[in-house]
Amino acid sequence: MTVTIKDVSKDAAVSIKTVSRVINNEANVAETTKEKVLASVKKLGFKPNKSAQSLRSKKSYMLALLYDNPNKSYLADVQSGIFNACKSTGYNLVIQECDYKSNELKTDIVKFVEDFRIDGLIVTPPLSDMEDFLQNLDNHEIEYSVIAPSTMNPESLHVSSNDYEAAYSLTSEIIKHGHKDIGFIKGHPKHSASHLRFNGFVDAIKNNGIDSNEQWIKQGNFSFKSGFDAGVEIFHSEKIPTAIFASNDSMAAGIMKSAQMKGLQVPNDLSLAGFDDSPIAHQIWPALTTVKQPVEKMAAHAAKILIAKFDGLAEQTKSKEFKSELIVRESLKSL
Amino acid sequence: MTVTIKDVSKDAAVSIKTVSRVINNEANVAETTKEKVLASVKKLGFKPNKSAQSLRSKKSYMLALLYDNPNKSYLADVQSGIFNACKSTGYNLVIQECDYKSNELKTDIVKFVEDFRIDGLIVTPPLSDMEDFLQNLDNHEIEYSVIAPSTMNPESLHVSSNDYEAAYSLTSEIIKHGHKDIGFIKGHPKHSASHLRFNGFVDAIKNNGIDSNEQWIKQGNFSFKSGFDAGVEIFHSEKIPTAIFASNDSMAAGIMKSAQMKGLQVPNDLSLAGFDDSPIAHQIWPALTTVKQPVEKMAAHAAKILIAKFDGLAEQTKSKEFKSELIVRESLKSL
DNA sequence: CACCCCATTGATATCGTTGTCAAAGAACAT
DNA sequence: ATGTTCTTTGACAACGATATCAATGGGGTG
Repeated sequence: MTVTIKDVSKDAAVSIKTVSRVINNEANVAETTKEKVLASVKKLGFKPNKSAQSLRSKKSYMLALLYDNPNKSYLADVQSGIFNACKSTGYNLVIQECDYKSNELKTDIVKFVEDFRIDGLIVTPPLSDMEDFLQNLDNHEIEYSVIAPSTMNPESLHVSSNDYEAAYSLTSEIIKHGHKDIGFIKGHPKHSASHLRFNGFVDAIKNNGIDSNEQWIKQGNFSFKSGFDAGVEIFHSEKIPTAIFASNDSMAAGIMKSAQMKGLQVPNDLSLAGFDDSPIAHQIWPALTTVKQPVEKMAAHAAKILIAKFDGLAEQTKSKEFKSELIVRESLKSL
Repeated sequence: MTVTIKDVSKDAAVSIKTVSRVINNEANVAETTKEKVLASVKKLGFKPNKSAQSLRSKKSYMLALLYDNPNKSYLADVQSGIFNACKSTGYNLVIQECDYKSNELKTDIVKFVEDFRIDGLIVTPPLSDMEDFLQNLDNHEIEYSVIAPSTMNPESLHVSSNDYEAAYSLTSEIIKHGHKDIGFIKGHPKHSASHLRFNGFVDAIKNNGIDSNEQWIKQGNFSFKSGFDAGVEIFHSEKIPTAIFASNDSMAAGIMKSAQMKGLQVPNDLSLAGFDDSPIAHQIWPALTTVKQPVEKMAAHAAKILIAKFDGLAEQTKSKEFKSELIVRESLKSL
């Protein structure tokens, strides 16, 4: 029933090897032959059998996404990007949830890759920030592409975003609105993005001649609750800031809750900014001023460069930094 | 390097076919032989090569998840459930985004299944509610398992939740809090869950001798904006309800925004309830009273019964209804 | 013209499983 | 003892691609 390479070879009156050459874009096939074969492929609706290709070529055509991140919206975006990138290439994606704190993580993942014959990994934060983990992959000659790593090893494939600049410009925006008393909630300390965003904030207020108040700088972990707790603490201070910049939207939402419980109105009594533009950012009121990263595009690119490497097209697609977009909404008000 | 069935057959001193029989749990293998083979499998760490199995047996060991649902949290939960169910069975999952409004959907999906040699589909709302779509799958002898279908065809595999009962009991809970003026926001009309929830609501207020006010019953589509718009309309009425039950959390959040913009305090001036227990439900303030469905478990079960059918174990795992859980939070207050 | 080289093509082996079918032996009935 | 049936086992083909390596032929060189 299904069309095989044999049928195509008969129809095009060439050997199966030649058909194979054409569909794999190998060199040294005469232009006329190539056209003849492609015509037959189209005419018969031939699709190479993945299992047979995989068996013979010892590639699984499977990528795996490693993640340990409770943010479902982020995960969904990453997946969506990878799937889109895979669609045209014939690769598939498996999702592997990890525990970055586990001692066996390194060996578990190596075993996973070997058991399932995974061709390559796409590694997301915070795993992307664990250098010994990545080093271990190198040692086992496992291919991978990293999303938002802490150190940009020029050897390894990665995509990054301009967290520092985005945090800098968001902070500048807050300052432009007349704020001088600005709080900051740090993200999860194991995520490099946390430090980049904090550094962007610190540099922006410094360069604008503003003093930072240690009391208004709290450690969070990207969770709603950590934002809420930080808010409670801050609002206990004698003097409270006129604006707070939280390292992500969930924490900003947490702050908003603690503010509202304290009777503070956002943005009249307190301006607020988040990061990520997750769904919550516009589903709360007032909607959050935030930064939108092109997560889907980044993930797609991470997949593309990995696949390009398998296909020996490494030169075409390289590691890349993506630009984020500032989104100003009602939660930020001029003083 | 890798261990093959041949290595095992040598080690166990039997033919490769016998090893194959053992790893596939076929009948008519002597108990002693079986043990011998299993010992060798374990000793050598043999894992059957999926590509070879797939090539020879003409199964792809791939399931596909069909969805057309903007709710990322729902999608993430469904996926997570399916992945967990697949993990132990050797099946893999591909995700396929669909457009339920497309005219070519039916043929596109059949083509997709054939091109990728997908073994079976897991169909989510609203696709699960399109009977002609499912009928078309039947016609093409494509296997599938349906999550929350509108009509429970006893022939086909499905998992469902008790939307009607849950909506009934949530409404009863609102009434118990002393509310008599209750609004309702309907969900997307193409989702059967919308009607089930609405019917549960209607029956609950009827059985409690409460009149419904048509002005407070609005059509939404599960989106934040549709909830917001419905809220704006309702709050334009001469008399406004003391409580509103929205068919999902996003719309409830939309209502909350419109209420707050109107100067109405939740829950003092207005009680609010949602449905789904999505992340937003507890990330806004006040947190939403809602209903939590065991989405992940449902999806896992949908995958399990599908795989069981492939393996001829259809009797073991059957279609099933799951119970939802009422979660009462601050957005609901006694009058 | 003879030679070599390189681009192009094909015959056949091979990947690691499962399917087919037949053989061997045990168990049972006659 | 013989025939019949059933259980258990194995030899070998087959799945549909890619890899190897040799054959072919056109073009350039001396």
